[in-house]
Amino acid sequence: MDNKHYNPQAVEDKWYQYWIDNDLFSSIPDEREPYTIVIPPPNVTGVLHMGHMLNNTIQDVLIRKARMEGKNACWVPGTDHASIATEAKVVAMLKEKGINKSDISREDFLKHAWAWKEKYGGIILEQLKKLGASCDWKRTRFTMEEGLSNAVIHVFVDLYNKGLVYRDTKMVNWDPDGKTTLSDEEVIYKESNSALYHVKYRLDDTDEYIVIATTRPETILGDTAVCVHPEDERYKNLVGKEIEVPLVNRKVKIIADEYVDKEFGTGCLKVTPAHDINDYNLGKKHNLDSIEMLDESGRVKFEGLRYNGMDRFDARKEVVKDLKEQGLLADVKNISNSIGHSERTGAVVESRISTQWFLNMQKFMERNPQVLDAVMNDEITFFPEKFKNTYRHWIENIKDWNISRQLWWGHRIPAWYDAEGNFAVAENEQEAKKQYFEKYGKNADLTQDEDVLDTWFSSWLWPISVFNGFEKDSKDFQYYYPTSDLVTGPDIIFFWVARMVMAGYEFAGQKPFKNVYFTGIVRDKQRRKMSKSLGNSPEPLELIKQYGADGTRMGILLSAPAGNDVLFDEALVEQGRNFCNKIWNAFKLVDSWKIEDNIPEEISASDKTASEWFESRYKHAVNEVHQYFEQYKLSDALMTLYKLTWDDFCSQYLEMIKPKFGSGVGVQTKQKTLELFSNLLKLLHPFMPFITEELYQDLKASIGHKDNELQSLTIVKYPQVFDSLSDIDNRPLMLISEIRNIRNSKGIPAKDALNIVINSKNADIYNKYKLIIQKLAGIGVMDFGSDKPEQSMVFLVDKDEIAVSMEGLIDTAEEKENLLKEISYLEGFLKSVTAKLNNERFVANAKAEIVEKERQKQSDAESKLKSLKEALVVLNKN
RNA sequence: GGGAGUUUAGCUCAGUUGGUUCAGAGCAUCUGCCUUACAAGCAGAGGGUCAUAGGUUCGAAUCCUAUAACUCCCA
Repeated sequence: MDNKHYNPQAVEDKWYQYWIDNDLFSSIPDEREPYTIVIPPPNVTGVLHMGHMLNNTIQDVLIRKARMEGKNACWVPGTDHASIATEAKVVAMLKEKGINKSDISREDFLKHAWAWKEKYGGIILEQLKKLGASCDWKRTRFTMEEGLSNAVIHVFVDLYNKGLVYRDTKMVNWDPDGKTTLSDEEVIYKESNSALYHVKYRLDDTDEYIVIATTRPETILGDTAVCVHPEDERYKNLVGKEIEVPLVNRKVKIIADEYVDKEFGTGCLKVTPAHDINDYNLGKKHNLDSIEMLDESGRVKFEGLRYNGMDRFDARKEVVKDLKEQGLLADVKNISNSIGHSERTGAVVESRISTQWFLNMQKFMERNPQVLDAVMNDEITFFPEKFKNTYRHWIENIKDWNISRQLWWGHRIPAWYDAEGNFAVAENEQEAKKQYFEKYGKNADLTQDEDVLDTWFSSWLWPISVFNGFEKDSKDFQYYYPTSDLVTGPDIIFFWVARMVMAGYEFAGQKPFKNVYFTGIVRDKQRRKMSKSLGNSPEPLELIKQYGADGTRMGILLSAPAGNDVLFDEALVEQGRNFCNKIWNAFKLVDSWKIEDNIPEEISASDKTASEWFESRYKHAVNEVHQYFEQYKLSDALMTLYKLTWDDFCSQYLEMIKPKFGSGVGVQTKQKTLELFSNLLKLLHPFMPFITEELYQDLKASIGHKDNELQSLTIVKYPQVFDSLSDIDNRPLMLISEIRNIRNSKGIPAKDALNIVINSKNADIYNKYKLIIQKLAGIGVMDFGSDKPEQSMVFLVDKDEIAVSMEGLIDTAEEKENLLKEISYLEGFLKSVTAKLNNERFVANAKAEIVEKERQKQSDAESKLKSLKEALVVLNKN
């Protein structure tokens, strides 16, 4: 068995189970300050991808730190029912079994859907546990469970009664694959290369043609006008005349409208009011007919033509072919235009006229101006701040939200209709009947709306509904709401973040969260988005298996500076694994040290110096970490701890106190070292929960302070900010580093002792570190004084001269050259500083302390020059 | 087309209110080491006209203007 390397697999599951068994993640309201995060609920259809890894690692770091700081930390997990995605999955599953959705009833379909959800819906949450996510699993919620569903229905009825929800027929976005409407936010525009077809339309009763330009020739079948700009000299005289639409031989009018861009295409636009939003508006304005020629699947619907039943893209090819044959295709040009795609199915979105439910956003904002204000004045703080702009822009240009979807999986719209289309809106059928009677003065057979609500219409309530905020006197809601931090991707700032803020103010009277941390989007090294189709996304669970959860967490955090996209690189995960290994080995070393009774006083004192040195570094690091946390710069906080642990603790401190082979350490030294070690584990625990718990459990018994009573590192007090920091004199370490440098450049092995003479006004500091200097730099005799030994090399530490005796090893000519180089650099430096100080305008304008600094630089440079010149003299004597 | 942002070492990024002991970190690279915790390691080193061109200032990576390239959001 390999005992040189840390093996994460041996410890991770054990500790996760331990945390769960001891109920360390669950939260109930008490007198402590709450710290709350609600998870962005992943789709029930989802499996863990790198985006989830990033997002949930960040949440876990935040919640674990808060928990250790003694707050009542509550991280609510759950999943989202994801109407379109789930319904598509279930339809596909049924198809495999030979069942068509259209052949079964709604009830049967939902039975299948629920069965599917029960079987697969929890996978992603189980995967989060592998990552170490410290959610309160007892609070796991699902957007379609009873309580949350009631909230959605209640909210719909409430908004309807307030006049904010309404039903109307207008042009909406249509997903022909999902066969449902979409909100504007669900349409993703992509730039693509298209063809612009120039088609000849014959002027009525003549042999003349005018040429229109279109990217969608198949919609010619639905043309009800041709439109030109009123100022366009080319067509001015034709306005009002009739023209013949090709293929269908329909006679339509030529109209004029300033909407037309004279420069684009031929300056002549065909108008299809049923299938394009701009044409729709033109149609309304000019009272045009509207001919629907595509069905809900995007197939041509036109009796009597051979295109009937053809898919829109096939029909386009055929139409073009026919136009060509009839000599009506004047030209084809390549252009680039942006085409809307369904966010869920990827299908090219159609514009379609239909009757849907909408939320009047303008009215909503008028009622709740805080939705914008709170973000703009940082009552809700965005990290990074730049998303405030994006947010404002959206709010200020907001359009009504289409909230109905032609699906079965979701919250069914609580509206009941009679045969004529009269309807009543209520939380249940009975109530609806009552309302219907009040409204229309009669009873009738009512049937419920077939459609469901947009999934986001339930997600926007998430921070309220997971705490039963729509129920009376919910203790949880009163205690946990508003939540503390929300961690999510900027891609759902409108879908979700903005709408949660809206719901927060409308239904809870206050904001849903205090801080929003937008993570970057996870990309590969070439900046491509990670996606299944590209195959460029690593399998998260594989990474965990290979590098350990701690290593994986560290890797993904290191690659995620706040607000930037995450360029994921497996090398960083490797770095994380290596770091775990370093920590594990450091523990192995310390643990192996035997206690020895008769430690010489000199060594004890030196060990104390070492721990003082490290503690100074430690305190600085702790304060830095807290600062980084405040700015949500988690990768910087982690890097600070990485360096503190690796460089300061392992490379310096442990080497300082490491006993000679075969010897032990004093009891104080060991105790102190374990204490320092445990502090590192505390600091690191939010980032790397597993290895830190493992080692903490091992060493807590030896520490002998009050943390001892605590069962788990997850609830040990996190190191807090130090009020006062003192800087430690770093000259001894600089000296060590210089000596090592000399050894390296001269090829002097560590075991060959070197003797040095130090010329300093502060001999004390070097004496204090004498043993450490001797050990780490391999120094034999360390003397003080201004006499330099023969054949010595001289360097400066700050202003102190250090002479290293180098008998037989020195290359005088080379040393001379080095000294001269340094002297000439310093002289140049001194010259520029002096010039600055001689500049009257500088002395007059600059702040006093800046001028003083320059004076200091001047005198330092002078004194250094003096030393170096003396060293040169000594060298010349050799 | 409108808006926002970015441009600093080979890569990914820090650089707070302008002050040359601030041009920095991690990784990568190079050199020398299997030194009894760790080669998943140790000790060192090299590497940048801070996108370009102007301007403000005693002083600019930092402020202003223009240009270029890239990214994102919106239509």
